[in-house]
Amino acid sequence: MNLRDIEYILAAAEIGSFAKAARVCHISQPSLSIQIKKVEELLGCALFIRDKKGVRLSEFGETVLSYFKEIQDNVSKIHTMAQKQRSEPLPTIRLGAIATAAPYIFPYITDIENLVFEESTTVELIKKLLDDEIDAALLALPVKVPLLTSMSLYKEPFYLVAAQNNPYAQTIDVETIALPPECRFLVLSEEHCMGEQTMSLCKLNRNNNHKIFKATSLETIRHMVATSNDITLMPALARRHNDGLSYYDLSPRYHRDIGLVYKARTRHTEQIHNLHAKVKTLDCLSELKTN
Amino acid sequence: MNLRDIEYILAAAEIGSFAKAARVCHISQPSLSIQIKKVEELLGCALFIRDKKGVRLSEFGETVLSYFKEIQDNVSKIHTMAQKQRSEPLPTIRLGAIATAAPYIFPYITDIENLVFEESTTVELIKKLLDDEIDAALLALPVKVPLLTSMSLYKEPFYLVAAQNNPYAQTIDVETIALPPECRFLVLSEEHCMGEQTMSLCKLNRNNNHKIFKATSLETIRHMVATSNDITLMPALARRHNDGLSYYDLSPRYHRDIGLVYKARTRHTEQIHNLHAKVKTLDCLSELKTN
DNA sequence: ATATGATATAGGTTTTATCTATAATGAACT
DNA sequence: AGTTCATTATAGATAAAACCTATATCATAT
Repeated sequence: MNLRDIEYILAAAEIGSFAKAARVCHISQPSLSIQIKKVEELLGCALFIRDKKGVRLSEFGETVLSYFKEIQDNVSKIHTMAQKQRSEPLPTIRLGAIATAAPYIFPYITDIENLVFEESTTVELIKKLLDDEIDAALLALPVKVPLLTSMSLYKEPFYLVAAQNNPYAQTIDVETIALPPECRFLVLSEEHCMGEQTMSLCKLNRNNNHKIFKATSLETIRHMVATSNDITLMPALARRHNDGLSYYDLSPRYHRDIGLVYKARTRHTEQIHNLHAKVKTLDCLSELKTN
Repeated sequence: MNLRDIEYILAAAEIGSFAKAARVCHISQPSLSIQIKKVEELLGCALFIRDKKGVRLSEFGETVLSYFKEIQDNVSKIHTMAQKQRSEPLPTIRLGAIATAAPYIFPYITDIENLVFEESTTVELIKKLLDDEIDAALLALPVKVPLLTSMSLYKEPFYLVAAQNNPYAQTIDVETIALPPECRFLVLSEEHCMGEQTMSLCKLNRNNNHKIFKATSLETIRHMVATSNDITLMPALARRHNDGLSYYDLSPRYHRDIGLVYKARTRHTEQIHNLHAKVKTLDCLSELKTN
């Protein structure tokens, strides 16, 4: 039985004529007659009493009419809700990201409607998530904060980066990252998680004695590395081709997991899931897939 | 949108998997997926959020789920009512008829289920209708009795009937029905409406002086006419072919209207209408159609 | 008689639903 | 890391349903 059949039945019941009801329903009279007959055969009971001068509901038809009406009511309710949903503009999603991820992701998702961007530090972003000042954030996982949920996006290798003409580059052991004294280890300031991670990595490798220079932007560091014998660590997405720098892949030993973090009970779950799916399938991440 | 689609949606919503829901609905997974997608396209809103490990309702899907459920509830109510209706045996219809109609109609409708017959006089039948001892009756119209309704069935010509070898037959004027004294006018006793009608016809034609013989059965009269010089009046359906009698058609001047009479507010309207339609299309009445 | 308006039927066409086979992806398990 | 098993999506072909036009039948009104 089709919902359209119910329209036919209700029209015929109200009008008392198959021919006129067919006109109202914009179909031919035989079509309407046949469809109604099929419903009657399905039910095994006649809904209408046919007469050469018209039709009227049978006793059974009278008793089930209200059910048909209620079905139609619910159908129109569904359509009304759908229309409302369609016409309602998507709420704006405020997406934050750490500085070492934002420039490599944001440019590729500017086509998503009602999405605004914000770049900040992990600490700040988590605070804003909790204060409902942003709806989601691209952060390095894990983020173990009550009320916050995360979905992993990609596993990003770290590269050791040096100028191609850096004479010490070939001597660096990528396991220990033991640097000759002529090299400084340029890292981001510690408010950036990337800087923090790098610092802990240095400590882990007992490179405390390295000369360390703290910058606030990967791009600054990139330029400094290119024009010196200094080295740095960069996430994979920061890699440029033909930029005079050498990249040594430290993965899988050294990497970070970037994920989408959001408040568990947000009203925007659906949009955030869409965003997650969208980011996850970005071309620029095709090499960094995680399960 | 098909009602089956709603089953698909509800199954998928409950189970959380298109593949499993398809199995439950006895269709293939692609069919279910496509049907649901079509509903979503129709509504312009996604009902489900697809995931590689299954599906779940979208926010919109959640809000309209109850409407879909209510539709399905009403559908099953309709089916329940239909089943009840089907399994309920048709109530018995008690059909009466006057003696001059019963033998020509009853034999052709014995195939109707739950129909019982009764032959009596007009007065008796009307009394039984009013007392709910019968549900409908074949009577000569008009029947103007409060509470009773009638539907015409056929217009039945009267024939003047004489033996083929009756020497006076050719001399009878069918307008005046003036009989030679050698002929008697055989009529049914007056409790039969046919007898009554015939008697009034005689009076109308000032044939009071005719010799009149009252019988209680048309068949008795038929035989008496065949073996005498007497004549009689018969309704068209009583005519036999090759029975040695001559029939002179008195219509349209003399005829009777037979109809189906029943109590206006009976519970059996539908069955009585069916009966009416059935009788009206009997082959033996094909020459006697009325509008 | 004739025309009008009603439902039913028949035959052919178009639209819709369905199936099978396959792709693409993620999760779980060696 | 590869394999298997689960999932949904897609494509092409087939089956089923809906629909239309033309026509039949009947009742009614002119």
